[in-house]
Amino acid sequence: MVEQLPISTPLDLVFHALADPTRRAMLHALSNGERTVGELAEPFAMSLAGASKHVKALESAGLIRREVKGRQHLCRLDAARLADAAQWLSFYERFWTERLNVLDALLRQEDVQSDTQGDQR
Amino acid sequence: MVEQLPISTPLDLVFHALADPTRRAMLHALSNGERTVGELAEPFAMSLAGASKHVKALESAGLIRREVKGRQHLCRLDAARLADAAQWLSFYERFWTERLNVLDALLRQEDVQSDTQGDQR
DNA sequence: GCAACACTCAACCAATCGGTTGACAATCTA
DNA sequence: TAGATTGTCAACCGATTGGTTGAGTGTTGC
Repeated sequence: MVEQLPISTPLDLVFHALADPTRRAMLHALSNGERTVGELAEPFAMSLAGASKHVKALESAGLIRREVKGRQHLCRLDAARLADAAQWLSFYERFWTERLNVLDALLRQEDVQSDTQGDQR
Repeated sequence: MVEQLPISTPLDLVFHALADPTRRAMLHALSNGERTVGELAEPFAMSLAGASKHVKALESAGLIRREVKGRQHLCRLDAARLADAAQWLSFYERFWTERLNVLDALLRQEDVQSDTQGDQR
């Protein structure tokens, strides 16, 4: 059977948006409150139009919302899609906690061995 | 001040790898145990070489490890980088729980109002 | 030994990405 | 009203992506 994948899911857009360090930095800036497009662009060695494209990518991924206020566009974080991404990742949580548990168990076992028999290696 | 971003971080590679539904499906397959490249490729309407490229992308993002066993390449999940991505996302957790808390508070307030005064709208 | 198998690699292709510049639209302010 | 400010849009560019095919490399089993 051949798996039929959808053309482009919201999760595709979210992860793709997060794959760019400029956009991740913009999200981080927005974690401190609303910012205009100009303010979001300012830290980067990039034209305003270039930064505007990144903002648009974040917006169409649903990661930010924009409110046009006069000639300024005020952007604010919308974390719902981030929550979706986190939920997708949480499915795999058992795989890394599992590893940590194994490591923990090994360390404990070593402790017991050194307590009762000393380190024999 | 102009922000200086690194050329390509591990997080870039991880999020980029996760942005493709084929690769996410491959990871899901690997959550059920080791798979060969051929087994990973089988569900998709795609050449083996094409699927092999996806496996390579997952590998260079550090999401899977490969053990060459004769003519087969056995792949298994490596969740450490996924944990990194989850940790990056967890910074924003307060933004979605915050919203849920506000919603929760609003609902509780409505409950109290209907209890003490009836629904006045 | 040889054919089938499992897979990678290189070359190619169209589409997308991340960036630019220049023109434009809307808004604010002097 | 004129000019500065804020931002988008369209066109363009080179690099990358996701896919293909064809050839090549080991490995396995008859």
